[in-house]
Amino acid sequence: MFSRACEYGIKATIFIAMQSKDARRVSLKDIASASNAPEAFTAKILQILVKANVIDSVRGAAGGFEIDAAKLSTLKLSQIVSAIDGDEIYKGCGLGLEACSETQPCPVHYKFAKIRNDLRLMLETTTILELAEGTSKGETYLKRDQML
Amino acid sequence: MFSRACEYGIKATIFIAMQSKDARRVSLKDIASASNAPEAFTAKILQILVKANVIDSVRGAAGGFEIDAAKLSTLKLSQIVSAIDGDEIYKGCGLGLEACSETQPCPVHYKFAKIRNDLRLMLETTTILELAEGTSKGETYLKRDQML
DNA sequence: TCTATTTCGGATAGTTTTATCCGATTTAAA
DNA sequence: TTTAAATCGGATAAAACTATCCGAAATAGA
Ligand code: SF4
Ligand code: SF4
Repeated sequence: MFSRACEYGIKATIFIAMQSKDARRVSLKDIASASNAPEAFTAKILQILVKANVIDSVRGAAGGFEIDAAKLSTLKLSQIVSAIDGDEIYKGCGLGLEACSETQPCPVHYKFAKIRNDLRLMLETTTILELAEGTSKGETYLKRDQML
Repeated sequence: MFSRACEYGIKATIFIAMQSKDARRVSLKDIASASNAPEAFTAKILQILVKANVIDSVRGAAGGFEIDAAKLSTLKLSQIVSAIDGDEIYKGCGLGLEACSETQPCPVHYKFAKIRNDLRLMLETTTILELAEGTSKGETYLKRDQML
């Protein structure tokens, strides 16, 4: 559904959010380890998110990544997906016709439009903060436990 | 959402179905032209669908592709997607964790599960025949008109 | 000032996806 | 039997995606 880069980006952002809400800055190493993703690749994705103003970075010795409080309170899942995969997945369409129109819909339009809209709504209303809180509480997980 | 190969596969199958319900066999050339897809690539995808027993092929001079009546009456969109992209999209998952479990869900699980299930249901209940009929009636289109 | 730590950014490599080419095989019809 | 029209299948190329490596730049702290 999402690209691997986007999956890593979502996990990384949730982890940063978990720490940022307690005012802790985190390093690339910690992020990659917590989300079970390759370090160098994660670095590239973090750069995309920094440039998209989804997360903030601090260079140098005690540097790392964080999300400022104001941003964190409004940050939506859709912003991450948009920055990495673009909005094709939830705005573009089923058969990838050159252009979309209600007056010349493709065969799957009526079946697809509802799913796509539900997906868009979900991405645009789900906040990173609520995902981070669920994970902090131990209700959800960023990586699988070894015993399972 | 779907791979390009899958988009071509869906359009191709709908076109074959449109002709097959009037007992007309169609050639690769006609299929590629009707679905606005590259011919050689479409050929590869048609081979996948033949091997997956989604469509039938006849070699030689008056050969081409068709879908036999019995098959056409039960053919679902999910069979095409499964054959080309696999079922990851509607059975696999949001953050691509190593394994999925209700007892150790990932952060997006509760948000994502509903969408994924709606998508699965849609793909498994939508028939190629109904899509083909809509296109035959001129209600839906496989490619965009030039004037738009 | 020097050093260690860390992000930043360019180069590069491997893999998958998309796409093309062309010869082999099959078959209907001349 | 020959020819023409098709699918079939292997080889290959181009593009996108995933991944790694390493040096440059910045910065806190000794
Ligand atoms: S017609 Fe509808 S389903 Fe088809 S490509 Fe356009 S928006 Fe998507
Ligand atoms: S926990 Fe749910 S959303 Fe997450 S990967 Fe598993 S099935 Fe998908």
